[in-house]
Amino acid sequence: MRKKENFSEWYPEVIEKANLSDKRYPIKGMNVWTPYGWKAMRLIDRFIRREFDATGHDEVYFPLLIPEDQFKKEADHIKGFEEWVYWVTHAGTTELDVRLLLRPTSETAMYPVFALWVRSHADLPLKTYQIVNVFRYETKQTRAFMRVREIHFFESHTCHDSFEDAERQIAENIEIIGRLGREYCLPYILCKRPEWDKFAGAFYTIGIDSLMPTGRALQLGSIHQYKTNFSEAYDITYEDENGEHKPVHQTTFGMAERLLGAIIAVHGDDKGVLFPPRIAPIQVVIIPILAKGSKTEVLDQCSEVYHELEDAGLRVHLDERDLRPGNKFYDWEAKGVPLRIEIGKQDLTANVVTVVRRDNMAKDMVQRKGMVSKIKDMLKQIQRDLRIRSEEEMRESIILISNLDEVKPGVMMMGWCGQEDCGHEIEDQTGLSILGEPVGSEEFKGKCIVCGKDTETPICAAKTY
RNA sequence: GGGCCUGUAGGGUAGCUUGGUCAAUCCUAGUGGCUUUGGGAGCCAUUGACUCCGGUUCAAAUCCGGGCAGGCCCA
Repeated sequence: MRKKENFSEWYPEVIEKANLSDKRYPIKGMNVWTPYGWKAMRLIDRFIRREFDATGHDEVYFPLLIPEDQFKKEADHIKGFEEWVYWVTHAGTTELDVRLLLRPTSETAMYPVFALWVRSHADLPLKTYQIVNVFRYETKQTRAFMRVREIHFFESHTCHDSFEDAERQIAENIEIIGRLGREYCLPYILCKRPEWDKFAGAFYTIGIDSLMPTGRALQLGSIHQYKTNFSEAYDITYEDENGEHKPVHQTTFGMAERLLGAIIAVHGDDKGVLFPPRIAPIQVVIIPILAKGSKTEVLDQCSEVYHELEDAGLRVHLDERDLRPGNKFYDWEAKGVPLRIEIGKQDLTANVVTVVRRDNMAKDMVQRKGMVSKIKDMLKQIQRDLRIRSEEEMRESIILISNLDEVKPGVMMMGWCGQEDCGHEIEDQTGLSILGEPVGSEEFKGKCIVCGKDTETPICAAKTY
């Protein structure tokens, strides 16, 4: 398994070895969530729920099916999605009068209901989110967690009484992704997408892009300012203090299981997957090293250690399978468990446990007394090390260029005059996609890399997945 | 969107050019047993496959046509 040499073989291979997904389901782009993969995803979701709950969002769950007429109210939105939609046309043998579609995203499911929920300024802001499956008929090559047809999707939808309040929501979303990035050890950049690449129906779109080991960008999610584009189509209005009826301003924030795909891609190595401790389904695995004559004592000790760690709130597993220890080592390394504890006769004698870090294979003898807090510290240290290392990798791969010949793998930053023609020229000439203008970037003075006109707008561009 | 390629056990593969020697190779996983002085993958046995439909032929994994599924490259 050589990650650096051949990522496109390495990636599906480590997923299979770690048993995170079963791709044998006979529909392209629809894979089975295995118990281990689903645990990881739920841990990822848990942080999302925590963040959005803490910022005053309410979790909701809207229906999967959307009537055709309801879908077709916002023209740009339909245009953006019509090639991607799965249709339900029959009920049993009867053809439906109004066809139903599987949500490719939930704007058109939610907004007619939002129109009922929002009546006065006192109902605003309305802040909701849901974690559901959405369906998109993907024609390109699919890949577990990265490009699928049934997407495990997070989406927040908010309504506000003004553009400014919606902008505040977007600022809050940017803070949220900042905190999530730390939990997931996932570095990213935020870019305001160019006009031709914004979300169907949006006023503007901010893409959240991470970088894969191949130097290609992977979009982890996106934040959208809708202004009143949808509320006018769906008649979501409120009565202000003066009795006037106005359309609400809306935002959304979307993310998916790509987060998991990115974590696998960024942190995995030639041994397999490597989970950051905060989202590792198993944080510590205990492997008994048995020898004749000491079997019972060793197992007793393992069980004691197991319970101590579990009581301390850690996700811990005791591997009692009848296999050689080495065999188990390989297995749990492939599954990405960040810490391994080995307990054998020697450890009992010395009153220690042997602890090995998955990320750097460093081996430590940890005193049995005070073990729990030491293990916790080690997990924190791994979390920090993974985060810092990946952030450095990301930073180093962002390169400022002033000529299109200088393009390398990674994120290229350059000046752009803002003309669409020049933008397309960049994309056509280099094969890169423009990610957009970095959000909150420092002052920039330079020249458009195509036409040479002075500009204060830098843009990022990269090959993408 | 355009082009090229490929479908062989649960996963990964050899064989296909030149049809017969294929009762189909190897690795891995599975099962059963044995072993163990178990600190980095013990030993033996064993289960298990030619994508589907049609055609050519004495004979098809191998050649031809089509369906379905999948992959790669370019835009």
